Amino acid sequence: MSDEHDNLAFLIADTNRLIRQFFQQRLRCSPITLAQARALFYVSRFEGVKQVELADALEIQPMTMARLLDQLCDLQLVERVQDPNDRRAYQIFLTPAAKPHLAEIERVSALMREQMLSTLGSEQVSSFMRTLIRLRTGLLND
Amino acid sequence: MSDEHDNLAFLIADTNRLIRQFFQQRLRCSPITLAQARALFYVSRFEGVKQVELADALEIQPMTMARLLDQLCDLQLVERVQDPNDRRAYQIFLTPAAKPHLAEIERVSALMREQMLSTLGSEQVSSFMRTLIRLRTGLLND
DNA sequence: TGCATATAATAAGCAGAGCTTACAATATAG
DNA sequence: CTATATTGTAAGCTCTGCTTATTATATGCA
Repeated sequence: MSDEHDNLAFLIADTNRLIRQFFQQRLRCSPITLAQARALFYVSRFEGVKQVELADALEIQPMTMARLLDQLCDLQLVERVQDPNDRRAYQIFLTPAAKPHLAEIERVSALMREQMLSTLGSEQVSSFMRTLIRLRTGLLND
Repeated sequence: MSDEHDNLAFLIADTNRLIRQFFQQRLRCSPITLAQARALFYVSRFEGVKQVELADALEIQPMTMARLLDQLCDLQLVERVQDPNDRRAYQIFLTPAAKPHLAEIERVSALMREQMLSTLGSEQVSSFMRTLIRLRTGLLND
């Protein structure tokens, strides 16, 4: 069992799966997935930007972002507005309906953080996050 | 961009995606996925156990494990042998062909570890892993 | 012994997250 | 004005994992 723990990749993959499960269980009221939540979260922080820019920020392909936005549009949490300066592009905005969902996401995030980090000191947590970011950066320059 | 870093869940999901990409790129010679590698890795450590036990060890559903073993059987890296004590069950064994693949997995793991952790001290790494395991445990008791 | 219940594996089918390739419409540089 | 680049999308694939039956076998119990 704890043999796995030699292997960082497996451990992260595993944790990721548990996070997704956790997230989906708590959020069954609002039918949003982790990836959608992440996209929505970014939209709320960069409202009005183009899809390409969003995709870039999330480091996913434009097509993947287009699909996520399709879903968020279907749920009427997000609007595509023609960019007045570029008729190819859309600007992405939140709808009023998005607010409670964002709050819900925040709530579940906090819950999860609580459940994961409750036994850790805040110093430990921030050190952990910093290390994780460095790992991630190491993988990015591929 | 760095706004995401407030959110541990998103950060881990993201890192996971990068790990999977890394893994698949380096391993294109042998057509094995991360999940298959993980299963194979476990089989090598618990050779002869039943599928249910493997599923349990990896904390995935028996059906998910059955599929993974189907794939590994197709690749002839693993064999299902009738359990002499229980005619419902199979015991899982490596084939001789598995060895080089396991070595390859080891190689790529080491490569990834190197690339992710090169800038970190070993003390930092083990502290990181310990914290990660605690997070994961926190999520497990759901 | 015989039956009810539990367990091992699997069939079938779905969902989530992401990718690639190809293409239309529009911008922009030369 | 033409060539090139960019925005968004259609179509379809992969990978990882799940749920809900079903079949075959074990096993506890009466």
